[in-house]
Amino acid sequence: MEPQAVGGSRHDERRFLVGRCEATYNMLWGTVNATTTSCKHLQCLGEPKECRLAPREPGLGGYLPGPGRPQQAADDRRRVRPQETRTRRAADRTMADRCSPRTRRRVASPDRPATPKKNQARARARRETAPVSDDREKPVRVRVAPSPTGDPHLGTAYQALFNYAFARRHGGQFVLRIEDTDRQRSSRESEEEILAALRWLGLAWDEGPDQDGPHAPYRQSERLEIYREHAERLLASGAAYRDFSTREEIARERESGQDALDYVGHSRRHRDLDPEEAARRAAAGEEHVVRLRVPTDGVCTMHDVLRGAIEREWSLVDDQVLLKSDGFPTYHLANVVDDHLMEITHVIRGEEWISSLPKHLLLYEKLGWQPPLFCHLPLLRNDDANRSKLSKRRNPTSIDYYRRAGYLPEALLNFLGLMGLSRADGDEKLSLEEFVEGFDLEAISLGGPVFDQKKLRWLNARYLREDFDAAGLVRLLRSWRLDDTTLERIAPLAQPRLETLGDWGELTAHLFADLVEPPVEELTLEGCEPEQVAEVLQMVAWRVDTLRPFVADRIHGVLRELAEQLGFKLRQFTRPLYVAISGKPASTPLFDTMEILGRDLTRARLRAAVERLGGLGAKKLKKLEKRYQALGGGSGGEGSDDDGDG
RNA sequence: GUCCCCAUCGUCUAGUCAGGUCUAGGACACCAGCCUUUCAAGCUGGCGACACGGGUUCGAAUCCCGUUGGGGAUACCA
Repeated sequence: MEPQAVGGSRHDERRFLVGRCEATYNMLWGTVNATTTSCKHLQCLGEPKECRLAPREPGLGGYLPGPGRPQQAADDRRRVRPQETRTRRAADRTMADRCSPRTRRRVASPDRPATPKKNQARARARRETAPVSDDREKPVRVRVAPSPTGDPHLGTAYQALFNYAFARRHGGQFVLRIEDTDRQRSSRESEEEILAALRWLGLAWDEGPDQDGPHAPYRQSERLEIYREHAERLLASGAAYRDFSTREEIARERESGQDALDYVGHSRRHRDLDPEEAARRAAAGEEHVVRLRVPTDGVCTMHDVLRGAIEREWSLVDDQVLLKSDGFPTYHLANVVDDHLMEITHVIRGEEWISSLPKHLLLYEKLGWQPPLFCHLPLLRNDDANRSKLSKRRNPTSIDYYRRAGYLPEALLNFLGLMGLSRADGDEKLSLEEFVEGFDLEAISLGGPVFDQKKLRWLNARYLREDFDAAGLVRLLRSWRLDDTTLERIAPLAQPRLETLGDWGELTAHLFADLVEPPVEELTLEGCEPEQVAEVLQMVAWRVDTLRPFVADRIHGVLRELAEQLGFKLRQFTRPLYVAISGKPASTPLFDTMEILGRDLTRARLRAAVERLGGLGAKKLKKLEKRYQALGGGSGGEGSDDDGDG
């Protein structure tokens, strides 16, 4: 278009006359903005409002749709779009056509930073806060801190991945710390499984329980003395106090539901006890906990890298227990002390921790330390109606499940990386290196992403197809589960049932499959309605879930016990299990099959069978869990559902 | 209940900070067609969203307020 002196080209006038001033502005805006501030927009036949965009004085260049901008750019784009097929590989694309129009603009105009920022929240963050940007010369140190209380959880992998990527991106260090301060629930087996799972994923840590470093030990149960000392310090300064209330007293208070308790969850009865008397009572061996003395008024302002300033009234924060009566610290004390001592610079953890941030901040303050930067990641969600946080009730959440079901670590990691951070206009298949390279902590989306199995399968399929030739695939299968050891375990189970070698395939298929499809009409238990069968299967799932080691004779023992408790003969009892596990009424021996499948696959199939039978609603499940726990068969149920990590 | 966080296709997301190029882009799923000895893969196309209501503005997915919805926390669990 040819630049023309103002008053407007005919083109412009025509638009004005039909009352489409906005459209005209749109067309003009790109060139106008640099030179104009505000003016009376006389030609407008619509409302004669103040118009900031049109040129003030006639004769200015504002009406000129300058050389090639921006209308033309838009036209170009429109023309181009149809040919820009969505499946062109990233490599075929230029930087410019790989990104969004907006980003393209950024790329084109070097005066703007090319990093897109997210969300109004982040806008607020910029405006309202000047978060702590502490000594930036310090090398980045981050950590993932799983608690070894169950299966290696996808959430742990997710946190680990983002911490890992951040550390690598900034040439920093990534620490693995085991938060085993829950004496009842923690186990060494679980810890080992978690390490193995993270190793399988390829997320190597620089320091950890198995990888000595300057801040060892990396297992909190081995640092008890450190926490005790810090608790003493807090006690001495009055930042903490001893509370001699019994659990029963607290429970009773809560039950009575006094208003004052609503906020803080317990009375602060011992808050003002004379410290010396308290110390005496403690010395005399009276059982007590140590609590943090939280201010009763004022506001705590916290900063989150993604959310900016967050405010919370101190009166709403409880006097957190720091040291339990068994002398173990709670998460809150341990994580603050360790993060400081281990020189963690950025705490990247799950959103579930936001509400305890005030306490953590207070601890840093009272200990006289500078807090790290906090970044709370959204929680992975279930694919159900209300998108609750990812739980194994609805989804397989164990990393081991995905491994045994035949997913590749690259695919799982890749997929996890897509949760919250995306390359929306590029190829979504990307390696860990590529992920790290493009990693931008501040660009994470805040909406809790649903863990979509279907998309994971698609990604996994691409890895399988694209990254292996025939020989490679064979090697992969061998290293997965078609190894001699596994086959030799299966052989004795199959042999008696084999009439020809040709039977092998069908006979053993269920030992390698992810899920099987048991016919509902075969999922029966003598004298039981389908719902009762579902209940039985659910209880077996719970029982199996905590069983370590997961071997045939242990499984046998545990199931026989459960059968007795429920008043069934083992023979009857196992019938729906066969069907649920193998998909058929007759198959390889149950307990051995379960052992070969492993805990995760076994559980997944039991759960799938429960769903096939119509499922159990939340209420029924709750009731059932009570009944189950009354059987006293060890912990289990959904209580051990989540595996938080800090 | 209370507090905190969040809000674009069914799902993952781009765009939001610095409002105009958004007729809202991509991917998964779904549907159809092509290719093909079947199926898958691949290719092409289709369906499909700015939660709602106010405000600011010439102009709002974008800024502000409110509502609604969802999540998290409310433990001597993490």
